[in-house]
Amino acid sequence: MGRRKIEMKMVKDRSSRQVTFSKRRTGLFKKANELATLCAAQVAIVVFSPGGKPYSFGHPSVEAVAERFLNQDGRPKVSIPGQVVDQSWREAKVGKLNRQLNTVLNRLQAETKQGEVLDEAIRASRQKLKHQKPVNELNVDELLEMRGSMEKLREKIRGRISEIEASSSLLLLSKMAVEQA
Amino acid sequence: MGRRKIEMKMVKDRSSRQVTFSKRRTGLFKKANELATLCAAQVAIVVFSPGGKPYSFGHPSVEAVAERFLNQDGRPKVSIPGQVVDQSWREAKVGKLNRQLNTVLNRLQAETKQGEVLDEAIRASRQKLKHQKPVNELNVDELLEMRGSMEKLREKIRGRISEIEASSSLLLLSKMAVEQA
DNA sequence: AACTATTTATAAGA
DNA sequence: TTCTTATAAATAGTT
Repeated sequence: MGRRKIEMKMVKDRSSRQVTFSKRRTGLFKKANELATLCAAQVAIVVFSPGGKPYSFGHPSVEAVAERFLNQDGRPKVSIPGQVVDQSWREAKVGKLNRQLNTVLNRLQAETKQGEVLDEAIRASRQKLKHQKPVNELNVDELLEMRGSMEKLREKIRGRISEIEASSSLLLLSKMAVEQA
Repeated sequence: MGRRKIEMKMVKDRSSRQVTFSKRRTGLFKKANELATLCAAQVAIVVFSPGGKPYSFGHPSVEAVAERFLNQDGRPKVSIPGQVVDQSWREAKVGKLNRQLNTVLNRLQAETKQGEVLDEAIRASRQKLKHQKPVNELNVDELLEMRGSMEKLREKIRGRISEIEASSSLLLLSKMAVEQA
């Protein structure tokens, strides 16, 4: 949609490809936002650039869309002998759910290891601080700097955790969505 | 982009909104496909229609992109004292983790109750069967029908259980998060 | 579902 | 990267 029509094949030139990606990612997210706004729809998108950088869009947020799935608001109910229970709104595929569960469990295990690495990093960091001057001998600037370092580390850890949660939600969400289709 | 410009607000008429959703979802997925093709990018989209139906697009697949997002292959690394850890590429928001945790806890509680309801349904179902003819007096059609009912019920329960376990996994992730933070 | 008058997205160029 | 602009593509209203 521009000066001329282009072939729908991968853009060969790396630089042009990056430019095209930037422009079209912007356009895609704009369209997604319009869809959400006009139709009161919930939308979650994750994109990896050719360079491997992740970008995401969520309305109201990737997490919120995932939570909606978990809450299963829209599921119809049906009665079975003596009770009313949720009607499964998708066909169950044999073994698929187990594979899903395994994926999540594997993921959990992997992430746990990463958590341990982070813990190690924190401990190492604290050890290092211990061997420095006692706190009461530090001047104000040094204290502020130390506090800043600690806060940065905590921020990193928090960010990492948010990612884990958001992406786990996304994974579950997308798998369930696919099965419904 | 049509006969006239429209306001970027929710379309009031339910029917029109559904039509707009269909057209624009198609357009969004097409754009996503073009982005993936032209730029060798990976894309995953999940959308809930105003009616609550989920739709998804993935290149190469939603699962693949979600997995990559989880693994964060492309994330830059940065070293801190004695270790190398992942660098967070986005800002963490204070309090978010606790809100997330609460959500998951509430969800888990709800799911547990639903599980109990299912148990009740199963028990009721079994009771009912007991009071019917002995199995050896049922004809082939009746046996097949009964088997079908049982299998459907088991499928429902399996799906339910996987959801509960998945929720539990999220719960664990959330707990890890808060404890580390 | 199809049809178009328009609006919007964007390829190329600066 | 950001802007401009000619043109391709998407789509709102209509049938």
